[in-house]
Amino acid sequence: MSTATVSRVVHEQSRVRLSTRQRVLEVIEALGYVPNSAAQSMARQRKNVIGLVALENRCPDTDVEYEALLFLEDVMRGVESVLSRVGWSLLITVLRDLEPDATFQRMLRICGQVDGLLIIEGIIASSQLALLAARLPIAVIAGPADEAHADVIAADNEHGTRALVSHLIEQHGRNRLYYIAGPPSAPDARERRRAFGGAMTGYPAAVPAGFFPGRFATISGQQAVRELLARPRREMPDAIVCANDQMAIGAMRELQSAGISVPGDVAVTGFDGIPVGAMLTPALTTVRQPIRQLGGRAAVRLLDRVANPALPRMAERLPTELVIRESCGCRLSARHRQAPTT
Amino acid sequence: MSTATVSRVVHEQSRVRLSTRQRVLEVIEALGYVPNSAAQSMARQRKNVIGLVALENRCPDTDVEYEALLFLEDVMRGVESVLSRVGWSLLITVLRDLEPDATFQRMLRICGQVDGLLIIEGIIASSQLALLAARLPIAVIAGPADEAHADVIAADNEHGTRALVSHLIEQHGRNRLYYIAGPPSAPDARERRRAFGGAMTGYPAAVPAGFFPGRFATISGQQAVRELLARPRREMPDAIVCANDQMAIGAMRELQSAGISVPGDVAVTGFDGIPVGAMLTPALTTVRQPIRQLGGRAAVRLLDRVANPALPRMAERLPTELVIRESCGCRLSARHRQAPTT
DNA sequence: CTGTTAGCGCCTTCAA
DNA sequence: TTGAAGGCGCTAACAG
Repeated sequence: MSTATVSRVVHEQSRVRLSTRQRVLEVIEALGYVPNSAAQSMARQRKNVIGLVALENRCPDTDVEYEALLFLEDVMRGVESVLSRVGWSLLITVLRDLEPDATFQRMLRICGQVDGLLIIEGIIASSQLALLAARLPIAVIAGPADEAHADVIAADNEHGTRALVSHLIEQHGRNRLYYIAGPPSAPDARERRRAFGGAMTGYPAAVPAGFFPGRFATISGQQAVRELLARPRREMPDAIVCANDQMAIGAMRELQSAGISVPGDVAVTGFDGIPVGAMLTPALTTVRQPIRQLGGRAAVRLLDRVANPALPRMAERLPTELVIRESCGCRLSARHRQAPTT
Repeated sequence: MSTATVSRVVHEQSRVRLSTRQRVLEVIEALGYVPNSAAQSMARQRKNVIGLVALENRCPDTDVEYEALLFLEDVMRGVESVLSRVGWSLLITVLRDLEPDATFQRMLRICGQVDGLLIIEGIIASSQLALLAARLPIAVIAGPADEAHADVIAADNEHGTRALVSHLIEQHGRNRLYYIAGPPSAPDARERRRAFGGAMTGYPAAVPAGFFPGRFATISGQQAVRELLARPRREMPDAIVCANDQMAIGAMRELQSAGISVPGDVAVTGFDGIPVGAMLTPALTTVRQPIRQLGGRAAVRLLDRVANPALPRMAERLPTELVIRESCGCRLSARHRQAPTT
């Protein structure tokens, strides 16, 4: 019995006599044979593995930050569910060292282990990305839409932010909006901030009441509010729009412990739609982005490109959704509170 | 220049003239050479990859369950940080189909791709585990301590549960304790339930007020409370101990929306120490288990065993910690509420 | 239908 | 200190 025949049986090819196939299967079972994936990869010149690279989000002044936690896992599940359908595997890397050079070396090494690379956020500079992209297909999740060297799958930050601002101004008559931004290094954060500015220009009666350079961490929200509290009372905004839910949570806590009512005195809104938002008091009004689908679509796109590297570059936007709860000033029914929108 | 020399340079071996090494490095840089990991694996007979297998936790009557989410990601980070230190990679698989046979086939295939396997919870039967363990080193995270065929790394459920029960009874004088259990398929759930029973026997004055067969999901907590509310009022317990935080959250919500005060009328406690617990009103008293360290220790142990398969089987317990907040009846200072224990 | 054969890219002896 | 050569386990092309 030749190895070629076994290979044919394993790969369900049809050109094998039924009785032969039967016999091979039996022996495989008896011996507990499992193909060596390294040898397969080598022979087929394809590893059937996709890499996912994320950033460890440590904040110097807090503990591990849980916002990044949720994002990565959800993305990962989206990716994994697509890959497992076609029998591909997922290789995870969490980058910790922030020296750009070490990071790049690390990613280079990963390139030798996978057929395609998924990158969360703009971890590396576009020029370095180009170098990697020359080697294998790459898709960036939550990256900048103008990335020239890779496919980009991102949420519609613009639309979500605008819907939120409109809601605060039109439904609740708020007109002094303060913005707590995310780190400029995150494309998402930049987009949301720009969208906030753009939305405000559509309402001459409302004025931006300043902004705080946050870092997507809970503590950023707290710091922003502390700074606000130190200013003259008349400068206090009547709404605080945050670039993500984590910071909104921090801001809300800090306001409440200073005796300021949310949303009575100040409305607070987030962005992301993390589950805990629904459990807060008041429940957080936010913009939900479809994190898992982000991962899923990115995986689909990447697989397409692995199959056909000549595909034109593409930037895909997934819709976001305004999730109105209580922290904007709306009131939820008791029924609603009981089974919160998740 | 022979490939052997290049190989020596890449692997930092010393038997290369400095000038030669220099030249090789330059060419590598210029060509952007990256070693093919499949070929390396094949030649060295080692892949330098560890697999992590987890269960997708879908509940039929809810949406995706977020409790499992957090657990997986945290474990994963613990594992990844250990692996990356030694240059190994992490292959993630999330099992979705629950037919035991398909699951086993899937795991068999993974065995061909990795040097060692990390399994979260008792996903597969011990007999099947034995088959896999004969092929490669395996460690089970949060598995049963008596698993004969693999190393087990788990939290000290016993101690944590006992501390909790003692606190409720001794500090708060509660004496009708109701238990909401996790699924018997989870070793963790079984241990916690057994520990609850054991702890109660130490307090003859306190009585178990019944239990509910939950499934670690938020909805389980809600269902348990609904059932409780349907019973005569005098049967109501004065404390509800839950096998995890998710169910405690569900229970607390349901109690509150029925107008029952927590912890005034009924105390509620959880287990896990997920971050959201600190943000609830009242903040959740719980037992924290060191999830990330669970992953880290499991990875260390697995690497050890890969290096030396003859190592004796080991069951390691990581300490849990009672986190006293408000839902047990204790009161936190305002200061404390502001910067919650995370 | 089935067997034979020639690599896939790298590492590791062994020889020079 | 370097080069040459064999082989890791599998697949694919070709021959029978």
